[in-house]
Amino acid sequence: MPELPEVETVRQTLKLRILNQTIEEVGVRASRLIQPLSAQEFATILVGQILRDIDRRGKYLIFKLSQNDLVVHLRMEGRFFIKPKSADIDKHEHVIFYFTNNTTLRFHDVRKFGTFEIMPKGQGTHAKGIRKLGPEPGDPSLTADYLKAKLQSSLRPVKSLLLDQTIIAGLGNIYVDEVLYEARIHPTRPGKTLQESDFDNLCKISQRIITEAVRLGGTTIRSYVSSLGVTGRFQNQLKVHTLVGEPCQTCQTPIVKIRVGGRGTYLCPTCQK
DNA sequence: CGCAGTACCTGTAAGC
DNA sequence: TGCTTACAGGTACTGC
Repeated sequence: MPELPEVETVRQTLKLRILNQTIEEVGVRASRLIQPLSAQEFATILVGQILRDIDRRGKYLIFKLSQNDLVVHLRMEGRFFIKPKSADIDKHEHVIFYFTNNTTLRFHDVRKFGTFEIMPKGQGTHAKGIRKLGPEPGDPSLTADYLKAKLQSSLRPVKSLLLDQTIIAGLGNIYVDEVLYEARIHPTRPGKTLQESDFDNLCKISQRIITEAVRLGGTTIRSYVSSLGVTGRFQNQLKVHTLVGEPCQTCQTPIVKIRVGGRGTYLCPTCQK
């Protein structure tokens, strides 16, 4: 489920519910999510710690504990649920934090792609995946000049470049399609074919779309089970993603679906050149 | 170094 | 109805 707006929504929702809770026990039912630590090592470090805050960088959540930073990535399908301790454990709930107030935080992930990494206190932003992230939409350092420097010599499709988290952090498959539609840029165009005005547009449009998506609680598609904080409303704002065959809102041309860099990609073949 | 392809894992929907 | 295949909101690794 998670691109920046969905992860931000999860962060905000969790903060309202579990801040200042003390971890009494940790259950790990799929150790691949926490490797290279063992379940025992992972639990031993975390038990007794208090959740003081939750930060976010790109698509990563950083749980600020009393003695450590716990860095979590939801990958494709990771979700958090808060349930009473007595609730049955779902087969896809792979990591469970038991708090002293009889509630639990449960990480649910059908595909087991999610990751948990324990870092020294205050060092969450130095975790492996995080330290290489580029600026997020809206970050003052994400300027037209910055994008130009990163994209103008590349032969890669602009969609792949915008999905590259080391260039821009936070965009994923849905929002990149939406940004390129608004910018009227064809996703397969090599970075080096973009013009001055394209770089400027991509900065402004990515900021606008991400801000609006955060405001609406993110996008919920294909998720019939509503999960904590991620039953968003931005799906109603989508212009191309998932809308194959629907008329383009600008020119009525049917939206088409192609594959770019292995990812399903939606666009208007008339508006996007 | 840059890049394309593959791997990771499971469930669902579409195609035969 | 079954079986097979393609695909899913992401990233890391391999090998050219």
